[in-house]
Amino acid sequence: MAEVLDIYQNLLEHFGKLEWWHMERGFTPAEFEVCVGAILTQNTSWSNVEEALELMKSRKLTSPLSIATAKTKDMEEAARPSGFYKQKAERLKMFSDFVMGFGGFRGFSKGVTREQLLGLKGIGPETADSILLYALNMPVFVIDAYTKRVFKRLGILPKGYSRKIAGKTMNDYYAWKRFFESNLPNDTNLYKEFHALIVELAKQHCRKKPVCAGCPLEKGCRKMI
DNA sequence: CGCCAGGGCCATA
DNA sequence: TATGGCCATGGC
Repeated sequence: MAEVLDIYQNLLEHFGKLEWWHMERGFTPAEFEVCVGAILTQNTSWSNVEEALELMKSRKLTSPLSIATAKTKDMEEAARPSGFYKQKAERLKMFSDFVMGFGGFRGFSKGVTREQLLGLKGIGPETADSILLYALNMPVFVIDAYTKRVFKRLGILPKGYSRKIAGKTMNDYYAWKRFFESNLPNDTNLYKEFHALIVELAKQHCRKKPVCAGCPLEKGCRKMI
């Protein structure tokens, strides 16, 4: 219980608050932009996503209605810098149409369930949880490739939910999710920061080494690791 | 030049 | 259930 929280506090002390989701580009509402970003960033660097978001803004593709009714070609051109642009254009349009089914983003945010999000093509567990956490402020922990990589290297694995197959340890999304949610206080803001801090740490370090030699956390990191 | 990025879908066994 | 191929642009 204490160990995972200690790592969060170390990271927070080192990097400070990151507050990813505070960036705004003129989407309406701002929370909708978070959803769009969550879809655009699938297996894609954030700098590429930013280019796509700017294009969308300049083309007035900044609301559920405008995206749902946009021409596929226009949406594809705007999404292009983020890669996988045909899929993502389709996913953004389907998601926006789904939001409009609630009468708009307000209704969507009040009524949508995790199961409904997962039912949409192109919305998997991580994207769904990112939307729930960062756009709808619900206390769900987001698991991504970085999270698993960093904590595996820390030697911290979800007990009872990991197994070895062909010499490789396989861990599924929900085992990790439950692990974090059961070892952390049920705090939406903490979940938001923690996930961002993990990504920040992973991007700067731990890339190809078994442990974080040279990690900016220095003593703290080595202690925790 | 190769590798990888804040995944997810689909066919296959 | 789980593995491999695929989607695609841009940075290093």
